[in-house]
Amino acid sequence: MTETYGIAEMAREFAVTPRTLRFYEAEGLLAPLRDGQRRIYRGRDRTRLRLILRGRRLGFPLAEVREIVGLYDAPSGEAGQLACLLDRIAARKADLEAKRGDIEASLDDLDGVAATCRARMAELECPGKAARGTRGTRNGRRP
Amino acid sequence: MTETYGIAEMAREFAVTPRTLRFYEAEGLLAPLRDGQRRIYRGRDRTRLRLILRGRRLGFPLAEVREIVGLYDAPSGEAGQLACLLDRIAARKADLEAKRGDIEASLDDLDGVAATCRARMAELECPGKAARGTRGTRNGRRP
DNA sequence: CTTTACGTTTACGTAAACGTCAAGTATCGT
DNA sequence: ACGATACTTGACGTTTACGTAAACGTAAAG
Repeated sequence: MTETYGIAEMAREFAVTPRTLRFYEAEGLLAPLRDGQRRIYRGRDRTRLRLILRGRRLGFPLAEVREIVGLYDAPSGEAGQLACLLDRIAARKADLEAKRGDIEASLDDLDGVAATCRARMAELECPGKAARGTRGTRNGRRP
Repeated sequence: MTETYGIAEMAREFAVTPRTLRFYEAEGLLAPLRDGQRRIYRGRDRTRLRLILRGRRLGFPLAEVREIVGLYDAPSGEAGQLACLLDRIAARKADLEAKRGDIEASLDDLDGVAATCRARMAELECPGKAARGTRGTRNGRRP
C-alpha cells in the first residue's frame, strides 16, 4: 500500500511540469517504476525529487545535482569506497559552506544598504537630527 | 591616482574572460569608463563585479543580479521611493534566507549520510560492535 | 463506439550565459 | 616602418534546462 503517483500528480505536487520529470529521468536523476509504459512514482522518487529541486534552487547544474543525489544511494560498498564517499561528502559540504558564506555576506551588505536607506528617510522627515552610528553614508556634514 | 585596470587585467583578477565583462556591460551590469574605445575599470566597477559574481555563484540569473546590484546605487530619492527600496531589500533578504535554509538542510542531510557511512566502516573493520546512536542505518540486525 | 483524460515517444524550439572566431584599430618599442 | 600587444565590435556557435508541438496508445465514461 505504499502510495504511488502518476506523472501529472507528481508534477503538480512539486510545481514542475511532466516534461521536467521525464527530462530528469532521461538524465538519470530519477528512475520511477513502470506500469507498462506509464511511470509510477513512489516514496523514494519523491525523496530524490526533493533533493534534486533543492539542488536546483541552490543553483547547482544538473551534473552536480547528479553527484549529490548519488551520495545518498551508495551507502554500501568496500572500505576504500566508503572512504572515498566520505571525501566526496566533505567536498560537497565545503561547497555548501562557501555558498553560505556568500549568503551571509550578501545579507550583511543588504543590511548595510537598508541602514543608510533608513537614515536617509529619517533625514528627509526630520532634517538636522545628528546621524550617528550610520556608517556607510558618506556625508561628513561639515557646515 | 584612483587605480584603473584594463579589461584583461580585470578579467584575470576575477577569473573571468574579457568576453564575460563585455557581456555584463552589454546587459547593463557594468559601465566602465572609456579611454577612446578602450574600457577603463575602476574601484566601483570592481565592487559591482564582485557583487555580480557573488550573485552568480549563488545561482541567481543575471536579471536578478541586475535587481540586486541596482539596490546598491539608488540610495537617494524621495521618501516613497526609499520605502519601496526597503521593500525590495526585504524581498531579497527573504530570498537569501530561504536559500540559506536549503543549505542548512543539505548540510544536515550530508551529515546524516556521513554518519551512516562511518557506521558502515566501523562495522566492516570490526563487526559485531553494537551500532547505537547511528539512526539512519536501516538494518535491524535480527539474525 | 466515440470522447475524454492521462500518458507515451520523438523531435524541434528557445532563453540564458557565455565561447569562439574574424576583422579591424590603436599604441608601443625597436 | 614594423611587428607585437592590447583592445575593439560584430556575428555565429554551444551548453544547459527545459518548452512545445506532433503523433500515437490505453482505459474508463457516456
